[in-house]
Amino acid sequence: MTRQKPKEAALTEEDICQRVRDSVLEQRLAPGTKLTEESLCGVFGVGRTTVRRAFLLLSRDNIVELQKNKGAVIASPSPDEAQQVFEARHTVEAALLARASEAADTNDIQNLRGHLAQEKDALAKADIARWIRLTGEFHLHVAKLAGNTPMYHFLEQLVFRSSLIITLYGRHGQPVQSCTGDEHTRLVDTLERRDIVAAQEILTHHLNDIEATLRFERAAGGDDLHQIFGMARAS
Amino acid sequence: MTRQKPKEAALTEEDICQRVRDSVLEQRLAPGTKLTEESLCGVFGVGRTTVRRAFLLLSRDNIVELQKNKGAVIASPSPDEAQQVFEARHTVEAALLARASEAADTNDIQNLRGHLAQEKDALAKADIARWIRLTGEFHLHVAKLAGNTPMYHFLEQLVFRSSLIITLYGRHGQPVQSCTGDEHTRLVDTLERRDIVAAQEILTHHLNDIEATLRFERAAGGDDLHQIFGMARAS
DNA sequence: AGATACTAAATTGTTGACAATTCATCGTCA
DNA sequence: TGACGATGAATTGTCAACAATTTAGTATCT
Repeated sequence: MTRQKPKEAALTEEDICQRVRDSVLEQRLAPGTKLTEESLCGVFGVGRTTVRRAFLLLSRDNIVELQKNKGAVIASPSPDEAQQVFEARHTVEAALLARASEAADTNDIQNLRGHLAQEKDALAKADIARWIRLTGEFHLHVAKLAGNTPMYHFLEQLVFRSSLIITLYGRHGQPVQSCTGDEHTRLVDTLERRDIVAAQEILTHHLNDIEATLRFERAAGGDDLHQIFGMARAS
Repeated sequence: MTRQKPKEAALTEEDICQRVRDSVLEQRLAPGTKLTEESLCGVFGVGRTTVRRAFLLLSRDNIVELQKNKGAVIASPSPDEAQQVFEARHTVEAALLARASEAADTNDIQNLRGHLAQEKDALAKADIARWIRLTGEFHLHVAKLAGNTPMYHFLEQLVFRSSLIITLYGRHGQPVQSCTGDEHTRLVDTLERRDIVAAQEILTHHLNDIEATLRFERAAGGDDLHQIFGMARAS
């Protein structure tokens, strides 16, 4: 798509973080993926310094895990961490939602409906990667209306981690997020009516739905390839 | 105090962040203070690389502001940001408090009472810097009991920023935080009784008290030394 | 005096070489 | 075959020199 031309302005570490985050949100970067400095230097056409800074920032947001002398790996949240992330989302997102429903004007609602249309379009075209990203971004769009920057950034982190969690523990047969019932549309409706209680109820239900699709049984650390492929162990 | 010996194990960027954060919490580092790389290299006995990484992490937490080619400055939250920080504290800390009151066992309560004793001791000895730090850390101790790491770290950020805000906008005549009425003690009491509602009420009141001592009238950006010192401008 | 332009010092940003560590491959031996 | 160990390649960590930018100081002119 957007090909990298050699003589463009150099990408900053924020740009690289953004790219990585987007890839996580689209579930094109799976937990456990090793990110070497050299490969990212090549891909983005930047020096090692920049990549290194990006790694440091991403590790701060728990998107990559940074081990001394071992490099960067896309984080693999444990079941325990997953539970905590969703608990945090419940509280923070509920508060943001309350604020958003107070603050949202006609224009904001219209933008949200535009976003919903994009979601439907992506789903219709079976562009699953884009749809996954859009459903994640929907929550952030709503949150931004609340006008609380610290909480917004915090939720951002949580949404990215949620994406990792869903990739890890979501059942792949299911709709990747349970958003198919179009809870998003109903949420926008309640926002338009400024019905805070209903909005928070939908949100709680929505998040619980997502959590309900998770299955934590699989071995937490180190995939067992024999089990995954259903192969008996060579004795 | 703790003098730096030349042949000790090198400090990591996290150590430096911690030192800076502590200084902010003790209000020994005022907003607007310029931090040069060289000076911190000298103070901590580390290379420029490490200091640089620390700056990047601190800027991520909004403790320092990092301007291209201009270096690092202790952040000066605007009145608007201050309001958002306290709003975020209200929601996050209330949720953590609810969790903490469910989870706290006898041992936890005892540790908190120990902390209260330290606070009183520092106040009695007029060790204001230590007292300020302890009152800030109290909130974090309580929050840690909730067992939600993401929210805990988020609150940590908010507490540090609160310290900057109080330094900037707090009236210096007043008790630096309004914690003199010993709302902390009452909070521990309610935790022991697992009285979530009362605990949250005290918290809300406590945070409102702190906010109430803030005065945002002063010129937001760039101290006007003429005004501060009450000097007429030389015409 | 005040404003402007220029020079020098100080500070930050970047790059590349080198050191340290880890990882992979291969060989040896029981 | 499997375990152990050593060698070499690959990757990460560190440092110092160099480049770019900002800041401070000085001189000059109106």
